[in-house]
Amino acid sequence: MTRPDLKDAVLEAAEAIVVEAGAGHLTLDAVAERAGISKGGLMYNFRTKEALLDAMISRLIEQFDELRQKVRRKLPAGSSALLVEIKTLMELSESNSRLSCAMVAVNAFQPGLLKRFRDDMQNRLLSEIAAPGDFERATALYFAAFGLHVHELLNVPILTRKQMKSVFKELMRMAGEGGKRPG
Amino acid sequence: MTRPDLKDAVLEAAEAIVVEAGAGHLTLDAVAERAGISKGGLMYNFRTKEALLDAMISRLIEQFDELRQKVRRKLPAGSSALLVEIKTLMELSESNSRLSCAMVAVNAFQPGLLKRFRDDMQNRLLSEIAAPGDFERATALYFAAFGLHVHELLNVPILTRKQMKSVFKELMRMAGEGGKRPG
DNA sequence: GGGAACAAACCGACTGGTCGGAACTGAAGG
DNA sequence: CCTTCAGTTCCGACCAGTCGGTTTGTTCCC
Repeated sequence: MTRPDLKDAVLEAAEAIVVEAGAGHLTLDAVAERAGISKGGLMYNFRTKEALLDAMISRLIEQFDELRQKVRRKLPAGSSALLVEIKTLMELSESNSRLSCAMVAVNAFQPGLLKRFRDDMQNRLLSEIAAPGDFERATALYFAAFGLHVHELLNVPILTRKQMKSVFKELMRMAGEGGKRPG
Repeated sequence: MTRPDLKDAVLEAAEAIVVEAGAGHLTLDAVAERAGISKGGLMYNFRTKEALLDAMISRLIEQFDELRQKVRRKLPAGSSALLVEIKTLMELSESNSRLSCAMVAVNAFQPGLLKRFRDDMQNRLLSEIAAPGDFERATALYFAAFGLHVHELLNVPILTRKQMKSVFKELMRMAGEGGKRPG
């Protein structure tokens, strides 16, 4: 068997390159060097660049799911899916995770591979987060959290960590008011 | 002088490539072919790839500014900067403009070049949009519009055009309530 | 004829990917 | 216990093609 950590180490190396140099510089040679293995070793574990990109999205989806479940357990039972999603994005932003850069890397080289991720996102939004009677408001708040999270991918954030946190908290407050509409 | 339209044609070609194939496939050869000129001609107008990327951001900033001014004139006098910004992002999303893909292209190859764009964005947010007493709420709404707009850059939108429009309108409604806080 | 505007061939570095083999493992067989 | 052998994991040289960029025309206009 492959060293179990090796694939993860490779994926982390790939993420580091994207964050530090930009997705355009994500090359197999660079990944191999950064991960401390040879090109042959890299190609053995990921037969093509597409396979590497695909693994990056899988990692993104999986880790995101794990984090969401952890958040769900921490919040009071019965919390809305919207609240869970906002807090998950907040925690992801606060941890110095480079996870989300997989999105921009894959989008740069094989946009089609993002389909899985998109479908996942769309499905959750439409079937869990945006309640029929409150579609616009919930979707707006969801995208606010999304926008806050991804704007960091444009290297060097516009907001400080402190500001981001307080905006996220305001979002959660607004999400808490859901459903209490006049009428 | 260079044909005045040529530079614009080249920039549009670059945007088209980014949208259709991903930023990773934005190469000088591809741009030249798509723009219908030779590589020599391209290099005459943009001495390096960095110069091309830089021009893409300039174009983004300029056109964005123009649109914002047009929106400002259309809205009732005294409309908040937040409202103007949201509507500008909405119109940009509705026009089938590929403008914003400059952001992801530059981020892929020369992230440092995004500084100008970021500073611009940060400055406007902090000095015009987010009023001191309403920082969190205004910032949240701003990022909601931003998130809605950029999520399309991840190819194939999660929302339909119609859904996007109604969410944008809800955002504008929420922005209109600014300042009317209890107390 | 001389510069502006572009074309086209060309260059070395780098790209994704292949290939033969080295180093190690564990099971089989004597 | 030693040998053999197949399988796994990884190495590094190599290949053909592509990359950003340079050089050398060519055309057109003053």
